Amino acid sequence: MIRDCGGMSSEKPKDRHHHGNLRAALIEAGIALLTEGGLDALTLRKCAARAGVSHAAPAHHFDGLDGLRVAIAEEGFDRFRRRMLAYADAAPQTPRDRLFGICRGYLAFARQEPALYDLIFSFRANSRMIEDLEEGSAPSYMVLRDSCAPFQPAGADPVILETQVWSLVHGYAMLILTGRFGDTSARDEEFLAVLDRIIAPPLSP
Amino acid sequence: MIRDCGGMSSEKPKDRHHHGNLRAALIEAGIALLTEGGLDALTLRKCAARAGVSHAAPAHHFDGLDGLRVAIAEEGFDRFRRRMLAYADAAPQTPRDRLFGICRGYLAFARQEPALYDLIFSFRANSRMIEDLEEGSAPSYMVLRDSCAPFQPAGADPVILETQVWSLVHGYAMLILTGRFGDTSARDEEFLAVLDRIIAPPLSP
DNA sequence: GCTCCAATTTGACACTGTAAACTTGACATT
DNA sequence: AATGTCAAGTTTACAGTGTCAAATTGGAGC
Repeated sequence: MIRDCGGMSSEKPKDRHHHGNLRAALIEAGIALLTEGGLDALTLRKCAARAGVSHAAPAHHFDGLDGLRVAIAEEGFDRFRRRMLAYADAAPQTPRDRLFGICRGYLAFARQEPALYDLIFSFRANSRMIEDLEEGSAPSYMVLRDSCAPFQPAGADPVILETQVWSLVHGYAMLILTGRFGDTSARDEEFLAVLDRIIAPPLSP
Repeated sequence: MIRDCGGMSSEKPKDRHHHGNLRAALIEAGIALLTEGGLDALTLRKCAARAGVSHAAPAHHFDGLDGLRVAIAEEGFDRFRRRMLAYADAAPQTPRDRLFGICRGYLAFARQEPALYDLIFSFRANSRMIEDLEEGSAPSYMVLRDSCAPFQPAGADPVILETQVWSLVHGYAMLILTGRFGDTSARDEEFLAVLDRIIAPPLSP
């Protein structure tokens, strides 16, 4: 039986008790399970089986199922962030185009990896997990924040505008996942047009 | 042992095989579990225990755990709808005030019953459950739709504005539940002020 | 009294997370 | 080379879960 270490280099099946990079392999297996079967399909035992180790092996790398979920969410946030940046960098570099690019990347990630998107936003306030995830999620939030910064009205609470933009896109993505409006992305641009209203400077008296 | 039927009328403990209104009692028990312990605490067996019946009893009233979740979500959507209407009716009856009232009720429900809010929006596209829930969720969506209707620009796709408002509030509620911005509701009015920009009529050329 | 029926229980099974004890290989020290 | 130590996985066991089939029960209708 060939032991797939999950890495790109083909290593020999060393021995029975040192996988080499089991932690990464388990995360990879977990993402695959997630992609194939949704949130409920993510299971410690199935992860272990897919990585070719015994069912209790993951306990030595993560703090239980919640720990595995947090670890996968860290990887998920990283992909999320990179997706947003990729879309932003592909757009002309006016602040407005950049903001729109970020939002398009946001929606693209939700559509292309819905289960992973579900996972990273499945942690609730005041849980131990969301504290553990703080470090992994902060960079993604920073990307959103930065793209809103050029439109902050002077003297206003900077959190407001940022929260408005963020809520809009987050809510749209969530509603897409519920299938409420048949998801075609055909209406995305019409929808995102409201961003121009949100970022418009305050009316001068 | 006194058998609590979950209803408001005190009925005698009839017998061991005819509960009387077990379905409603199970839903009630499920909501209690949800409130106390979040989504993961909702369990067929714990529901049965709390209703004072055997562990397999729920199977005869719901189609498995998913069926129970759908049934609870139906009740949840109903409470959700009534909460929005209560806030809307408490406001002065201009279309704008009504829209703001609906949105405040939306946020109030998410804050006051976070687990129930999580449950009703936990079903994903193309699942059997979301089809079963269609009938129960439609009235809530209709409430939102109606409150946006007065602001629809003539000739435009009516779905756009509605989706924008809805996404904004939905996203805000979701982000509140994740605890991203310490939830005080102090900033709600500042946040909701963006609604005036969204519903403003299109610029005349 | 009798049968029939629907509601509920009982018992069983597979799967899950978790914890404890055990095994194994790698490495450092001597 | 022998030894000890340690981290990585394994094995075993247990409680909780959803689900199914079969048995039980009490009431309704005759």
